[in-house]
Amino acid sequence: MRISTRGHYGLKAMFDLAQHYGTAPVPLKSIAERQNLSVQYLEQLIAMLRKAGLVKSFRGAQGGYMLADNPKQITVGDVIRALEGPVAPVECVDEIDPKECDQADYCISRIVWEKIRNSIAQVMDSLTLADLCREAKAKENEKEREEKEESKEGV
Amino acid sequence: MRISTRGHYGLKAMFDLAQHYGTAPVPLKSIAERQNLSVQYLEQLIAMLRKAGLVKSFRGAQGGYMLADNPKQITVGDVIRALEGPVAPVECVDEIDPKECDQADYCISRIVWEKIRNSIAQVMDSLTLADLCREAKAKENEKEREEKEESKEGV
DNA sequence: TTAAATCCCGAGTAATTTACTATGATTTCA
DNA sequence: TGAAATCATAGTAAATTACTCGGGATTTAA
Repeated sequence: MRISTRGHYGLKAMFDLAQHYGTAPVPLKSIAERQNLSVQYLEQLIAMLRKAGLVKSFRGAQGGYMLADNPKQITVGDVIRALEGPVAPVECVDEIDPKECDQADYCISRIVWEKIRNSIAQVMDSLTLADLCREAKAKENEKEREEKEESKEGV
Repeated sequence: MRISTRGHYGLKAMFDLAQHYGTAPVPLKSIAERQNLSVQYLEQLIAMLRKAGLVKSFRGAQGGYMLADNPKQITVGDVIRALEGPVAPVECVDEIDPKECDQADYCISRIVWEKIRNSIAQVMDSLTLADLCREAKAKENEKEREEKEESKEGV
């Protein structure tokens, strides 16, 4: 029950792009450095995201990538699905193309997989990249406050 | 983002055992036939369930397996975890043994994986085998009613 | 006009995991 | 004793994962 590194690293990259939304194109090299990933592998992942229409690319010097849309409009679900395919804990409850199963009528485990699928989708689809940026900022502020407290107390 | 056949088939087997709870031990062969699975593969899965304390075994002729506890007391989560290990969409948010990650402080994607993990766990842990048996019965009744309607209408 | 920066594309590959099968031993009941 | 079971271990083909490698195409800046 794992997400592969594709989804894992890909989401990091998209979060990075979201934090640079509205600026010049961001080259992969800088994303790779900040997120501690290999450029060559990232190239593959971002190609998938581009084909899914989630990022725009600009070639040549000063080129790079940017989100194709406002971070508020892009959900975690969009990103994960582009990289990992449709949500489907087992193939017979695939979101897009459920595999025909001769036991579908009376298979009870199916109910379980459907519930799991729906709960995963619900989380992914209700979280946008903008939400993540907000969380990141909140975390940062908290950290700063803590540091101030510490220096006050002379720890 | 898949559950392997271990969890998939294993849950079917446990559901089968739940439907026979309170009767004589059920041999693997009969489970395999009803659920359309290979006996030899099932042997491996049920061994894991036995080691996890979820089923009891009886060797020799007239032997077989039975649930170690009332179906009301065994959750889908118990079964899946016994077969697939702890819920962990990525290793850094493993339920039991999260892998140390030097970015843990500021890694935002982590928040996403935690939410997904929790929602999966919530579904799994709130569904018992008894719930599945009840759903199976409801489905069966519904089918019977439909069939009666059909014969009335002479379709 | 050339060099540098960047994206783009396809192939290759080692390691791991999955989903089994195969074999044979042991236990128990009738 | 013999049939019906569980129990244990090993083997394995296929698929997937997580990459790396090499080179080409495009754009910009000097």
